[in-house]
Amino acid sequence: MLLSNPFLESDKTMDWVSIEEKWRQKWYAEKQFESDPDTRRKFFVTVAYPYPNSPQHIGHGRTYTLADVHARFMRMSGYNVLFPMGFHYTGTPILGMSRRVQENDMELIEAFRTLYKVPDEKIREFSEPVKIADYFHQEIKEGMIEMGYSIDWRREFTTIDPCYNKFIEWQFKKLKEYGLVIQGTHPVGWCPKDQNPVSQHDTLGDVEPSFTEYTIIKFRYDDYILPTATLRPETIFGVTNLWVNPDTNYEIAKVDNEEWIISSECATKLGFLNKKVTKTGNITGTELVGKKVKIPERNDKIFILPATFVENDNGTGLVMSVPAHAPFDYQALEDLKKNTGKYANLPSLSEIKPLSIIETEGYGDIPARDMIEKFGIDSQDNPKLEDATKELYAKEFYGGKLKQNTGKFAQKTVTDAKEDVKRWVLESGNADILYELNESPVRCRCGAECVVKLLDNQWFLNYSNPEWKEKVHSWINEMKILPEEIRNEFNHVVDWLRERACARQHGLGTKLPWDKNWIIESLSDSVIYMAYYIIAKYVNAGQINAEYISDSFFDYVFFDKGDLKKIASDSKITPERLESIKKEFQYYYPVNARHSGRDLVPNHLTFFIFNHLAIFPKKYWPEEIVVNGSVLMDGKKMSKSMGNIIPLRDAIKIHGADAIRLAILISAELLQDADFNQEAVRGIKNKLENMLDECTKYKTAKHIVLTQEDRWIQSRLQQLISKATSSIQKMRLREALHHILYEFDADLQWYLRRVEAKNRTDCSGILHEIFSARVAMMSPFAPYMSEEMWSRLGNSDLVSKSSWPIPDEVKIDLLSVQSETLLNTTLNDIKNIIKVTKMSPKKITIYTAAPWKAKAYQKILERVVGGDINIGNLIKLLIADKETEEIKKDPDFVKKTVNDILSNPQDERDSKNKVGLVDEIKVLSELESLIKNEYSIGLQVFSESDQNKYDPKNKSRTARPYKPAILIE
RNA sequence: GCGGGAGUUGCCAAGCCUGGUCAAAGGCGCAGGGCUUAGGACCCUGUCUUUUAGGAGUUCGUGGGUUCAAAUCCCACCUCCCGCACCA
Repeated sequence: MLLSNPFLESDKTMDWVSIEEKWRQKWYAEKQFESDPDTRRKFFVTVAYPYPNSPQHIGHGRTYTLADVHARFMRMSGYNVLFPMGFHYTGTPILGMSRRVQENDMELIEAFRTLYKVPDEKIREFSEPVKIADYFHQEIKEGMIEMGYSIDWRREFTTIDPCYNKFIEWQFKKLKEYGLVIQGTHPVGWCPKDQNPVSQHDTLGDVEPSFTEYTIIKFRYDDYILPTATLRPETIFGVTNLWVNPDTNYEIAKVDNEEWIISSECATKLGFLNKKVTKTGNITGTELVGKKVKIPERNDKIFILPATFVENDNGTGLVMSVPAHAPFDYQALEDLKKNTGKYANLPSLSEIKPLSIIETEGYGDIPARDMIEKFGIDSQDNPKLEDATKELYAKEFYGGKLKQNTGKFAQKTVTDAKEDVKRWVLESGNADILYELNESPVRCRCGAECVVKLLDNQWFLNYSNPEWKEKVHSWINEMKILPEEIRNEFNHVVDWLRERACARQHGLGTKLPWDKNWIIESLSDSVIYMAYYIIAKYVNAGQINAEYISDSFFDYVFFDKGDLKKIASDSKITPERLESIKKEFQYYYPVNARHSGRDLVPNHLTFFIFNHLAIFPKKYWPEEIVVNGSVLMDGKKMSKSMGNIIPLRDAIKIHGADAIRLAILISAELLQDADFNQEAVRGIKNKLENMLDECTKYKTAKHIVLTQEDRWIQSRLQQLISKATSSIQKMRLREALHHILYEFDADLQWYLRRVEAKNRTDCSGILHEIFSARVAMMSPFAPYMSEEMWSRLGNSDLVSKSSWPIPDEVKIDLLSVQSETLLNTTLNDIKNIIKVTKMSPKKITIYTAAPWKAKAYQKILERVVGGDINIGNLIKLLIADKETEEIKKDPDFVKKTVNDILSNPQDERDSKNKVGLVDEIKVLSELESLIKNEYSIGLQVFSESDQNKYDPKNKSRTARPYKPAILIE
């Protein structure tokens, strides 16, 4: 499968892998990425640590690569950068995988063997969950090293390290102390046989045991309650009848203190939802038909009617009928009206009419009927009814409003009313809650059918706490968030976030300190761990023993609270070391930038802010979040089933890390999805190889007297540096790469063309300077190749240790820039004329504008820059001046010149105004070599005012400054 | 519905933030040429219309507006994509 992917077909031209290996060894030999506090300013950048249940693929590389570029850039800019990495062992999927290995699940084992290339002896160890995590941990780590990520590996940890457990316990005790951890009920998928919650990996066929909350509405018949389960409690106002299945034998059961009539399946389900259910009798559906029940909250009684679409295993086995808004109900009513013969005690049906209670744009009074017609449905057994229901439900849910006949809920949107009505009916005791598995039956691996169980001692993080929310909102508005659009999204998430279950009953992780039956859930133990990187370094060095660590240790390090001597002696750390741990924390915290994928905005990243704000003082709150989109493969989403997942390390082996880094970075700006394809990688490799060749050519040289084109290319280089720098600062890495890699090429080409035409051999030094800056700027992006280029340029040190180039104002020569622009545009004009006339030129003559025109140009320019573009005014002004009075002969000149000027961008106008006119005759003489080189013909340059000029066609009079007249023969 | 993104010349895609160097980068495709026994690969040239003088015309989802100047800013509208939950 993988081999057929064209991406994995190598078009090997040079040995990237060994070049990369060489530089990697140098970096590690120099301990380049190890960061300890010093006198420099620090920069702490982090990325969400990986969950090691499989090797990483190219898509995973994006966030890490972005962060690494950020880290490398800041390092070159003079910061003491800390970029650490940990591994998130916490969670349930690995547990499920290991159980499948124990059960000898060949599908999974084959995947390990062929897809992930895990050796057989390792797979055998996978029956132990931690071994899976350990294996992929190493695998991922190797990949990160190969990718050239500048990570300080001394700070590595896993979330099941004993000291990390202590840290998480400390975190949760703090949260509890602040009243942010609360207890309540929570439904879970559950295996009745194992007496355990089930996750996707515990079920046969890996079915996610997802479920939906239904509202039970209690209809009353005498002392009995006939409950119906609905997703749409707000439609209680539109109920016209109840449905029973005539063929069902219902149970009469005592549910807590009430007598319910329900299907036996429902009785079972209720038992798991903490209800006391005792069966007391039976009653058939047919017996119920024709009876009248009271609708809760409405002064009304309705009939019970028969319908075959009602299923025993769905809900309660009874259904409330809302024919105006539920296609099933509408159709069942129609069916019944057509065929009443079967049932004895059926009431008159003519009075039962759909009761419309929701208004939705684009739908009539009875939307259910609209849908029936639209889908061409003729009976309640028609499978299209499902689709019709789904569509109408979505439309009404998002776009519907309740009508006047819904009492105090009138005018509310369905979205709001749904919750409000539910709460209202619940409060009056006329409702209850039922959970229903979405894809039943879900079978546990033990074979038993799963149910939904209500756990009543579940722990939650109370993200609905209003003060907490408010605090988070205001910090989000102060934080730096890239890209800016995401800020809104964060605020939105904060608003709709509610209590979140923060512990589970199995999986790897830390136990809840006050209730050891629970394991802290993986999204909750990964919110403030960046602080732990400080401690991990000391743990790894054997300087901290988790056994002796207690809460006071963390209080001391993070809050500077407590007695140094006592805590030091309790935790068996020397006071000096404890002090330096604390100082180190104070040095590196807060997190300066957190990089992450977009999918983590609604959960991890928001929790990250929430928890930091809850636990740490303001000075330690995170400063910046950078969010990126995902990676596509040839324009398509990567997925196992498509077979288009490329393991990162395979790709590195074939293309080298740099090509992959660049391909990921160059194809999209932050928020967009990056498209990865063979074409792009090939292009990049070509580009890098060409650049590498160039770097071998140029050597440092003694300074020469700079010519105009030298000063020009140097000016352009300074502009490149400013542009690239500002792009990176905004994390617009694609833009930066475009500047560095591609846009500058046009300039370089022009320079080489000029140099070549003049047969110059003395510009190696200039080119060396240019390439050095360029390579330095490339090094955060393509660190390996940049080192190689750097060394070929004759440097003995590492480019990754060099400084980020700073634009040198002195080297910006605006006059040269103007001059070269003049040359370039004139040359283009010549080319154009030759193209249009299709002539083969023998001789070219160029005429520059007369001095009075130059004067006039400058005056006009000055006025235009000042904002005056009134032609009449300008002409008057020019005539008034003796130097420019000749304008009378050619009044059109003013208009043309104004247009010329206006069609320049603002900064070019300014710079022309600033430096004054270039000496056009002198500059244009430079064309001679270019023309000779390209057309092998001669060139003459005259001024329009030259008495002795050669001008057989009287072209010279059309000359304007920056727009010389041209004669081609 | 809410939140976010997008609509560019045959296709993919840059440009939009910061209006002018924009008939609009780059790639693919296509046409011509070179190379080759041939094909592929590679290299060069061209690729909106018109034009034997550097020009003119019409284009960037639609319709308005602002401006000397709009793919770019503002307003309205149309169409498409993603998310809307306890799942890491």
